Amino acid sequence: MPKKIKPTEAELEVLQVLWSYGPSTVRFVNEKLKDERNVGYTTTLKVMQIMAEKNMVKRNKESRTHVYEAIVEEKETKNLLIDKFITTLFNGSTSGMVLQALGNKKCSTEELNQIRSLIDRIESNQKGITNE
Amino acid sequence: MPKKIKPTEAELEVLQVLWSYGPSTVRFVNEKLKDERNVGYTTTLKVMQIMAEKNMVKRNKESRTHVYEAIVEEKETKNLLIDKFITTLFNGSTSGMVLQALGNKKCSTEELNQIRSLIDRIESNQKGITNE
DNA sequence: ATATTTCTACGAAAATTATCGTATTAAAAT
DNA sequence: ATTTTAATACGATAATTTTCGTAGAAATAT
Repeated sequence: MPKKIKPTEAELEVLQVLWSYGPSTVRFVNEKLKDERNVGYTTTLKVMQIMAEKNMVKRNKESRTHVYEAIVEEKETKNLLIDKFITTLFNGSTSGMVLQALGNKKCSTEELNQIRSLIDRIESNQKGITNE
Repeated sequence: MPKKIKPTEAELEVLQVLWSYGPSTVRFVNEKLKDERNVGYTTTLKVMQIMAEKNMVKRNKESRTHVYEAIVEEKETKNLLIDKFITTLFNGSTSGMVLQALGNKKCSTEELNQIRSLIDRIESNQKGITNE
């Protein structure tokens, strides 16, 4: 079994910044978080220190100003979270969730086409007609 | 603004049961939860009482054994949760989330077809060619 | 009738998260 | 060299969520 990833809300916010901007200082992350809500510097520091203990991030201590980098993989983590979401709310039915998501929010035609072609590809593969 | 819905994990589990099976007793809900994990009866009772205080459920006290019913709407609630999920994790991109969900978990061909036809319908409507 | 089971009410402990104040140290500015 | 600024460490508090024990009331079984 891999590691169990279960970031808290605050941790997820930090991860989002690290994933989007790459390795960052506490100061930088805190600034980004403050765009969204009010949060003190030491609060963010503490969260990130805890994340380091949990091995969700690694930190480079070479300079006095530590630089943090996400260890947990963006894609993997999001997949786990999607999984959990689908399990909890849609009895494990991916299509159920997708149908509701698409019915709910609007996508551009281009986005819809992307999805459609992904479906095409998946179905082709299922028929054994790979197109790589 | 409507009401803000922010169920906790435990509350979501209860809602899932109420949505799936309709109005239920604490005993029944607790049994269902126990299929998944270990949880005491009074724990479930307490959660549901709190949900009643929060007006997430209403309870019928006519018989000694109270019957609880979800007030918050399944579809609406799930939409809100999906929204939040997409906002937090996918920068608001529904298609981004859908692509990852589909790429990740497997769906039956039938499910994929359902999704495809929903996409077709959406696109038709966007072009003004409704097909009702 | 009495005992047993099965409820709810209630409160409080336990566990988890989030937040921040203070001390200390290092760097930078004056 | 001194002051000011900026960083980490650490611990403590606050806030939220989860869990459950116990008491008492109502229903059921003996």
